[in-house]
Amino acid sequence: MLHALSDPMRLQIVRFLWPLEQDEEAPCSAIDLAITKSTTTHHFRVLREAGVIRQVYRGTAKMNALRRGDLDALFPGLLDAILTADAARRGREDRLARSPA
Amino acid sequence: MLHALSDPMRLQIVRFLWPLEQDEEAPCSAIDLAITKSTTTHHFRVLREAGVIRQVYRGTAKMNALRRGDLDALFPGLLDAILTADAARRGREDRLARSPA
DNA sequence: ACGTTCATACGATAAACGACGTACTACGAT
DNA sequence: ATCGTAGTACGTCGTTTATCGTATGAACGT
Repeated sequence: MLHALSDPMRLQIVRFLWPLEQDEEAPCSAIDLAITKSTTTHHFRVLREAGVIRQVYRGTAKMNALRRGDLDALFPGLLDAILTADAARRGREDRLARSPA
Repeated sequence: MLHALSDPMRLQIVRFLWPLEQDEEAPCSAIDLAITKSTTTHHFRVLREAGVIRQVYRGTAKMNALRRGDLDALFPGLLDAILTADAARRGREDRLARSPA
């Protein structure tokens, strides 16, 4: 589980899925990752097998959603802490990259 | 950082260091890990390079301590959430292993 | 029926990782 | 001076991992 979230790409996926409302879903293709489709499939599979997301076929597309409830039951506060920390970290890096005077 | 904590051995080290008071320290050898000394060194190095622990030589022994302050500043609540979740997970597994009637 | 789109499956490959053993250094005790 | 102890450095080995390309399958639109 921690391993599943310790990859930048996967964390980006989770970050993308995070603001969705309960039972709201997004197809895999909604996220623009700098990797090929097959690698994307791989990461989604890792997340699914770690219990982080659930995937359902809706006609032609495969919809994804975070398993917020289950995650908060098993790992209370974890996902929240990780995403908060990641947002802060990226904030720092952005500030660094812009090299303020 | 997440990667550093996503290994069972390293998590065990952090779990061991966790209950220590501020500025209390423990030598590497205080933890009984089911791995050789060289592998132990490797894991301690990963933790140190990830900023999770700090290591100081005290005479002949190398003392270790969690960098609680820095970690809570950079990743508020993360370590807490991880250790809580891990404790719960291990609790579940123990209960499963004992196979209650 | 045909092509398009979305996602998976199946290699292949290069890098990273965990684990080991051995050799080495630094310190303290005898 | 010698030995033991604690930890590191380095090389190796097998496994896992992230990435890719290509081929495949399922559903929709024309």
